[in-house]
Amino acid sequence: MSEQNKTFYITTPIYYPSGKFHIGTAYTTVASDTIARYKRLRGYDVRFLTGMDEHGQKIQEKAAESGKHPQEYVNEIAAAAKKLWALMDISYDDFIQTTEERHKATVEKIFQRFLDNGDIYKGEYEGWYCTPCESFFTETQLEDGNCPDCGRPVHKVKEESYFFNMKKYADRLLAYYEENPGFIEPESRKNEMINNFIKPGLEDLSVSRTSFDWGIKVPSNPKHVIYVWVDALTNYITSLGYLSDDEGEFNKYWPADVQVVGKDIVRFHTIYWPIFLMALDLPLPKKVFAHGFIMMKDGKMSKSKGNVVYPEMLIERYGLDATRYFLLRELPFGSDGVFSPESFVERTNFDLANDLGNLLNRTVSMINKYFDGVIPTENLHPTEFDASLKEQAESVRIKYEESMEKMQFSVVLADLWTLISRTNKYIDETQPWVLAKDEADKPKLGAVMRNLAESLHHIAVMLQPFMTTTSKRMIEQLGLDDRFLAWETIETFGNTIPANIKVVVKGIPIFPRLDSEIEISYIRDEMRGSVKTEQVEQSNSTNKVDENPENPEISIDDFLKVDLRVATVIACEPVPKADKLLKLQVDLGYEQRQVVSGIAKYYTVDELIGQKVIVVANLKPVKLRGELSQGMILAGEKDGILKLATVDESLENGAKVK
RNA sequence: GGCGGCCUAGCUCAGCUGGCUAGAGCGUACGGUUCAUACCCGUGAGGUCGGGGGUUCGAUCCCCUCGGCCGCCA
Repeated sequence: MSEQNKTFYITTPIYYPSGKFHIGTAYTTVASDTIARYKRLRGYDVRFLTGMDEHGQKIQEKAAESGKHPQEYVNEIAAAAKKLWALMDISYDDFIQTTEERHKATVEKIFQRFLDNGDIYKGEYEGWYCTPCESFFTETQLEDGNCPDCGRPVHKVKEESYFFNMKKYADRLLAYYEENPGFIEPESRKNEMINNFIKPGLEDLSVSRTSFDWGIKVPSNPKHVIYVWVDALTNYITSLGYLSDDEGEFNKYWPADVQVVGKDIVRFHTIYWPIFLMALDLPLPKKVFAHGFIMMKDGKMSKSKGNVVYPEMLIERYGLDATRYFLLRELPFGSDGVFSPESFVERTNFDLANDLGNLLNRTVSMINKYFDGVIPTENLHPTEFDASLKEQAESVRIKYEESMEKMQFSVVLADLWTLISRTNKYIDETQPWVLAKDEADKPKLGAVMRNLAESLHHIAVMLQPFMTTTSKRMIEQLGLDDRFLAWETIETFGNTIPANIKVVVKGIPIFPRLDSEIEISYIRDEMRGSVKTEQVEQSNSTNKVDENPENPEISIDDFLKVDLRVATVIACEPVPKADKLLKLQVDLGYEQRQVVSGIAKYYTVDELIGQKVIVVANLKPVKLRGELSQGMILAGEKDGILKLATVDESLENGAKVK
């Protein structure tokens, strides 16, 4: 394939700044990022766009509530979004905010062009307004003449409005669907669009409002604000400088290769957006891909259910790559998938720690043990095992390319893991520890080691788009450098690693195995919005789901519910069969208690005895590994190492911490 | 109510245009191994492929029907 200099333009939706981003938003962005990274790896000139949709009545109101100017409000949220994307290693090339001048200027021109060409006309918007819900409804949306959301009465409102004449383009749109079978994916979404909207006849779309003013004004009639979709959808071309002084990027990248959207906004991206483009006489995007949602066992994520997952929580505790891996492996792209603490911990343990991490670790260890760390270059006649491993590596690479084109991430990863399994099996078949006993078998042993390193090299390269740091860590442990992450280095199997490469002396496991019981409880607690700050947490807690969810953001009253006390550790011993747990007896001044804490890896028994610590004294007691834990000790984490929160020695046991 | 989709091992799911003894992961039973993060490897048990009917030499895959679940629309 000669793909040099080919461009690839991919976009996420622009997100609405209505609060903290949950895992779903992160999912859309991570999936898009994975495509972008893969295409770059394959030599494409990629442009990856994301951004924020910052106009509208709700934003105006929210800003007012917090006493801020809307611009200040949206800028703060945009900054938070950028921070999250940095944390998630999102490799976007442009981050557009619809309040930016470059966007506004072009939207004004686009709107004017629609007017000039007669695509937009002035009319009257008639609808029903529910004051408590602050929502507009059309006649047909009402239920028994009342608000479909709350059931309360609605009142009629009439407003002058501009309308976009959609009907005019319906036939052309259908023809485009016909001629471009891959335009809407999954295909079921296309059928929904055709059957529900296009066949029954498109309705003209109201594209302006006069009831609020946080938006882009219609240039020729400034009492009108350009309403959502013309403003929002066009970001995909305003970002490229369309109708600006410099249309270089626009000419280079448009039309987009893939526009990733959630299934809730398919209609806007596959009907209105293409029609706007047709009205501008521009080519349509090659593909709009609608992904599914991340569901929880009890349905959709919602704060009231207490089942919201925020990406930061997973990343901070389990690392970015484990989080990205879970999202891309567990959820079939295009369908809904389920998040559960159990599945997250299992994926991390089984796939990452046991299969992948351990494979790297055992390989590095053997190369050190048998060859002083130097990857051998023996080139014997391949055994049947060698041939089979090689064949698997090559067929996986081919399947990988195919599934990647279809954006079937979970399939790609499942296939990649068959190579990991095959490689683990290869070790079993070749029994290096037996070969090592006989000096005569040294060449055979060398060939085995080299094949293992080759296989891991292949895996590292293919993993890159998904797990941004794992590949690097693998390559480093193998003693290679970034040049070996190029796709071209795995086009053959068997001799991709040169001579005199020395692996690391002691490979640190790249994915530590998690204690499922503790971690499942931890995630559950986090989902319910337990009272913990970002840095201060410890892992023991109840694992029963109660019906008392709290909001992620807490008030001072909520905080005061937590009874934090100074205490001294008076006795300490390990918990049998749990290498992370210590059983502590603590003196709270007014009483003594037992607390089980997951700090065995960071503190010895002797270090702890006599330590002053901070204890959450009113935590519901729980049994961990059969041991009763009546509280929790506060500690902070840095780079995976836990440190106890310290207390001034002069504070007496039982003193309240606040 | 209209359109569309789904129902495959205990659990989560793969199975392209009908055709080898229906697959994977997890779980489970048993066994192997020690290089490794108590990891890894193998073997077995477990499915009348939602129920019924039809087309066909032959259907998990096509048609009809019934039941359950879901999506979009109204």
